[in-house]
Amino acid sequence: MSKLTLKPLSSSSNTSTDAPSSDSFSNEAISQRRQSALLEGLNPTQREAAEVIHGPVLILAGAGSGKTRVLTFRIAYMIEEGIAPWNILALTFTNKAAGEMQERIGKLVSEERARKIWTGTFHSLFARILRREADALGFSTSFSIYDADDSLSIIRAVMNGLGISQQNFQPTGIRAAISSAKNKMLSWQEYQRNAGSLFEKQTGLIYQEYEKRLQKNNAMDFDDLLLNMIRLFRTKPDVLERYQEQFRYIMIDEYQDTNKAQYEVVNMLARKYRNLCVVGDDAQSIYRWRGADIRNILDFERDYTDAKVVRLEQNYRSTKTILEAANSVINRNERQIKKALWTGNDDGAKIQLLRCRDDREEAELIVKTIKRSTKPLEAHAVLYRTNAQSQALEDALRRENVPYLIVGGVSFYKRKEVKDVLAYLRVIANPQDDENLLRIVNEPPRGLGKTSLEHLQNYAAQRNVTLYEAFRLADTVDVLQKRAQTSAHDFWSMLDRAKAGKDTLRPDELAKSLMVSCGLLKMYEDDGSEEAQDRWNNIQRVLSHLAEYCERNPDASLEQYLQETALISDLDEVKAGGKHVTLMTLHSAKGLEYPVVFIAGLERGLFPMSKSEMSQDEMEEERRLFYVGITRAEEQLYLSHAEKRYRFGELTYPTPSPFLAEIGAELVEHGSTSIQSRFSSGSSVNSAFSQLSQQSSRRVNAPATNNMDNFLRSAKQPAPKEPAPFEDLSNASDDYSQIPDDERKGTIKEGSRVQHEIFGEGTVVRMAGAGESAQVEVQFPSVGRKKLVLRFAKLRVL
DNA sequence: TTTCTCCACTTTTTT
DNA sequence: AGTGGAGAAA
Repeated sequence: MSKLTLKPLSSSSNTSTDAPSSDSFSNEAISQRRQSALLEGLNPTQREAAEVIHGPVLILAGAGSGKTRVLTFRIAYMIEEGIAPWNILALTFTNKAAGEMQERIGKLVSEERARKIWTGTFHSLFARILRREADALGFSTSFSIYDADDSLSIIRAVMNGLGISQQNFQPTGIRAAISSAKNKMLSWQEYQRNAGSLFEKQTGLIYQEYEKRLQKNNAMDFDDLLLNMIRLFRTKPDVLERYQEQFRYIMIDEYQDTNKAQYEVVNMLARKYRNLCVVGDDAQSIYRWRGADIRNILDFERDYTDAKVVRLEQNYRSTKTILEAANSVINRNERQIKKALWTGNDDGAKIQLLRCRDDREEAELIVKTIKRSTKPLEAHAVLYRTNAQSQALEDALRRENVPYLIVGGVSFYKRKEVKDVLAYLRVIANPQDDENLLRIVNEPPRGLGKTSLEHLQNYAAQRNVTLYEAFRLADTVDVLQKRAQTSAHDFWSMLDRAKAGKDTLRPDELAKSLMVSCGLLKMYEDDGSEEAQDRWNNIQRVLSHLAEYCERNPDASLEQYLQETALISDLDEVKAGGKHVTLMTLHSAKGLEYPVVFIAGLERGLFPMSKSEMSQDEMEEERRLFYVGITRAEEQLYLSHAEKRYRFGELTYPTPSPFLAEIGAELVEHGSTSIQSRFSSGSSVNSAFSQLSQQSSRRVNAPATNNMDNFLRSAKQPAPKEPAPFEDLSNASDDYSQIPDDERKGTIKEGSRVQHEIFGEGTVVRMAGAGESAQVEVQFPSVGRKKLVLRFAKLRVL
């Protein structure tokens, strides 16, 4: 929420210079007066951006400059002006942003009218349109949408078919190459023509086969949702014209993160009426890696020479301190549109630097700080570079009983059992979908192994029928064993019975009965393990989610539900007003703001994330990401880094992020870390900070020359290349102080006899990992072999 | 043919 | 550290 407040309406008559002087009560005058009232709360520049609703407009909106506010007021203003809501198209970056915008507009005009505006992401909106126009493209309306995982498994299958080794060419790399080609609107033919290296040649072949596969499955991947729109508009001018008429006013948020294909569609749609308004900030472009083309925003003025350009440079969100830090960071980037972002807000508190011994302490410190905070829980957000970092934070929050919400991350929809349920439903909706059919054949196991499936696939290929059809005719496939024939046919008739109910049953009823008849629920029931229980629960969650959906949308079809779930990233979308801390990646934080923000893991290699070599461009993108993170904060910003961190299950000793040195030392002070309290000398925090931020390559064994060196040195852990297993067990964390000395001192190795509190005596069979995550496998006579985390197991060496 | 075990890969970020 | 795939054993 912007902190900008609306002035009271009553003041409108004497303060607004644009107020109509007429006393007439004609419709026009009334509506004009209401408009000025509507736009009253905007500053002159914002107002300009909102008022110019005809012709091309480029809004360069700095972070926190009230961009969303301008957009919502602009649309509300349009509606007040008499523009039909259904002629307005507003494309946002996430579904959530779209929903919020619609809600806010609803409060300004009426909910009823706001609902008629076309809002959504490029992908969700285009999926809707393509569903309607599928025929024209040779798809059926029930086409499936494949996510990145689905794509990957097809690519694997295709590579197997072509005999391309997955060792030499990583499927994920191929997928990225294909996706990037699609984002540049290169067909497989064009790609093959341009292919130079062996990798590109192979990718070209896979691309071709991949496309064939999707077509055959009546499926589109995420990129196709854009590409097929372009194809549709290019081949059917009448369809294009229909949508040009439909979307006479187009607005695009986060324009800096659009790619070439999106740019193309937008230009096609806007060509006729030219009422195109794009909003963006080149400094916040953080999706170049997935094809976003910064040129789209840089070239807008060239493409639309008559474009009105508005710069929003006043920041209403953050304190002077935070904004200054953000500016000093982003100014290190060479490639950017120079902007002068300023704020009238107070200086505010200094930025706190939290220096921690390890990731666990980092998490604890953050949680403690949140608990001490006078602000409500929901005022806090913790941001990090990689999803993996949420684990430690989550643990700490749970230990301290602090409610939290993780945005994104390991999405509910990515869970195996959830994907299985959706796969069943997709096959019912789209029987051509071989991919999803194969996914569910042996879930639960139906005695149809690799060989049987190969026979069926061959049969389908020879007769040029779908795999689904091959299952139906399984009895006539002589190469199949009798048992496999029956099994395959039974499987088919089970699915077909469900399919027959598609038009009579409500989608949720259909799903429920299908889950019973397919045996998936029973499989997890019979298993009885805790994990199976979880999975069973998750299936129930999907079913009740679907039931809820049907309640809300009584006329919705199964296809509609599947389409929406394919494009939603998380079932537990951020619910506004929840009483919880929010955790998310820096990428998902884009567009959000919080009074208190933590950015965790400011370490070289993690943030900025670096692979072997990093180009200037990549570095600048990381820096923009840091800029985005800083500017999420309204009042207080905490930056933290740890000196030990587990990555890939291994202990690493990272140095502080070079980004820290890019913030003026006078803006920062040390938060109370355990390190500081232990070594609190009279040292100046600022010099400590600047020393630290030089990410000194100083060796640990360098001679201490002064107090400062002492300070830095004693806080550092020795950084052996390969920490000996279990070696630092005794000093890894204060928690060990709870364990009596005699219990942890003894050296555990393979073959050791150990005593466990519950399991009794046993023999160590195997050991793995180091430090806190060290594990032992112990053979107990009573309960058999157990894998234990050494840290928790409280083993006594005998 | 299935199931188990081990191995390799993953983690950058997302519609 | 966890997951998914490939290969070997039952």
